[in-house]
Amino acid sequence: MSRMTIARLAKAGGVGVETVRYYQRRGLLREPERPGGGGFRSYGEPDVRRLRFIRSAQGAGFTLDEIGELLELDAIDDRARARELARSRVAALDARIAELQGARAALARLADACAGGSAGACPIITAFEP
Amino acid sequence: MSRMTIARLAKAGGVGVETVRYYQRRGLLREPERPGGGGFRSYGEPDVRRLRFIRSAQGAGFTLDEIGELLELDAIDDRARARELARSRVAALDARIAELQGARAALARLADACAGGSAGACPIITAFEP
DNA sequence: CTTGACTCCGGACCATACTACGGACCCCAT
DNA sequence: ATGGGGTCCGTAGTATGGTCCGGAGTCAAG
Repeated sequence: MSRMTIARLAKAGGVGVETVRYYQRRGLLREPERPGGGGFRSYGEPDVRRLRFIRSAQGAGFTLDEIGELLELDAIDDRARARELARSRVAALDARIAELQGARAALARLADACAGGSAGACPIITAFEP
Repeated sequence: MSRMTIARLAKAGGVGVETVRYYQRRGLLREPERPGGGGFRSYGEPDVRRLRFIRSAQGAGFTLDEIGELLELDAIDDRARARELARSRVAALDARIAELQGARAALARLADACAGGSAGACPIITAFEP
């Protein structure tokens, strides 16, 4: 088996032990069995997958509350709501990606402008102006 | 002149009055004159530009502390540091944009999968798995 | 059966970025 | 000159997502 302690789970998910406990308190991770009654938590592969999902979803801009909803939707197979959430986040992501691309362009221009010796402009404050 | 009160500045920058005061406390916006000694703050166009810069830079993922540094760099014309900051943020933005694009793709796939009636998979938890 | 690393827990604390409060004060139009 | 809306201030509270604490308990190796 690949039963593991909290530290191994945390490591597998790229988070700290306290974060796992925190997610448990938030209800994002289930309370795992404790073989030997009352001992240490024991996790398996599904817990790793779930934890990794949480991190990915965070990367996608979901809040922990939203992620909690996603996990519930997954459990009860509410396809309509799942689709709705996914779609609205795709829209939000498109907007955010566009914003970041604009910022990237502005910063690349700025880095370029500030590259020359000390001649010419290196106008940080106006860098983002259209 | 286009002298304005705090509420007008806030509106021009798309923030609340309290936020302007907060930025002032953080040292991101200068303390404006108060005509008539001790009266109300009076702002001008440069303040609007500065405030808008702060919001744009936030959108680019800079923290308020980093934005404070940028504003200082602008004032003292430290081109080397400015370039360095801009470049490292471009790299960070590239990484973030790639992450968001990956998430976007995953969510689009998911929305699609959850679209069919109740047949087939709508696997939220595995949605982000490679 | 001792040691040492790991785990337990609740609650306090942190960082970031606001946002709200409330009583006093100011300014301008009527 | 008076009324009402905007502004003043410091301080406290909110939301999010952790992070740390300290003393006690547990597990596995030697």
